[in-house]
Amino acid sequence: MIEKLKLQPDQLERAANMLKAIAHPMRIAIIGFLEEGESLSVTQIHEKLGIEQSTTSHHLGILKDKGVLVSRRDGKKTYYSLKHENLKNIIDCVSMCEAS
Amino acid sequence: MIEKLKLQPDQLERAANMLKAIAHPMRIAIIGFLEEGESLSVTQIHEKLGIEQSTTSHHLGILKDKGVLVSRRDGKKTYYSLKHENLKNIIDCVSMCEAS
DNA sequence: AATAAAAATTTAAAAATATCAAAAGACCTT
DNA sequence: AAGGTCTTTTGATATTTTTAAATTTTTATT
Repeated sequence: MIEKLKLQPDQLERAANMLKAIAHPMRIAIIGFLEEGESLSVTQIHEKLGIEQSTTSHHLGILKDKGVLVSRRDGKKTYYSLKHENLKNIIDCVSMCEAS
Repeated sequence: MIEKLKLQPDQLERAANMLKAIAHPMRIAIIGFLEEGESLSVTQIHEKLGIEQSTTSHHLGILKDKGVLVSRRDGKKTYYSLKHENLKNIIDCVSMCEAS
């Protein structure tokens, strides 16, 4: 039995910020690319999305800043991956709901 | 074994729109109020949130328009409720993730 | 040190959102 | 049909977000 917890104003704010980070077509696509612990470089994502490198980096920065992704630098490249696997469930859940 | 489906551009767009609708502190709070098929009137929600009635109506309109809520008019009042129960999971999921 | 590759930042302009206050609509009761 | 209550819409303003281009930073290689 899980006790229903009322969210505090600052929790609402943070939850909204994380969702806002995800709520963008390109950023949803990015999350879709990052399967099971897989990580991709900025250039790889930029090419998959077909948008400017700087725009891609900007989107990745937002996702990282809001706790959706983590990054790891390896030489010249920066690899991004999901911080929480279950965030993919959000996409699936929304896809499911919007279909009906 | 579930086949991984790539989201089409228009699906990405709709998913983003639904998430964008949810991604606002007040609107997350609204979803939090609407337990298990429960429905609340605009005035009730407006009083719980402590924001302008017209602003409340505006937020509810966005949530309805994007398929998060449904409404039912009963006399002078309009009652709003969740369209999909599992949308609450999104909030729980995000709350969980942001905590770590 | 100079070059090259990859990523991040800055800048500027356009587009989208949020908010309150006021006006308009819808619905009941008398 | 008049008045009152509840809701939606509209108008105006302020803020935020998105995007591409240009610049800068970081790292490796020559």
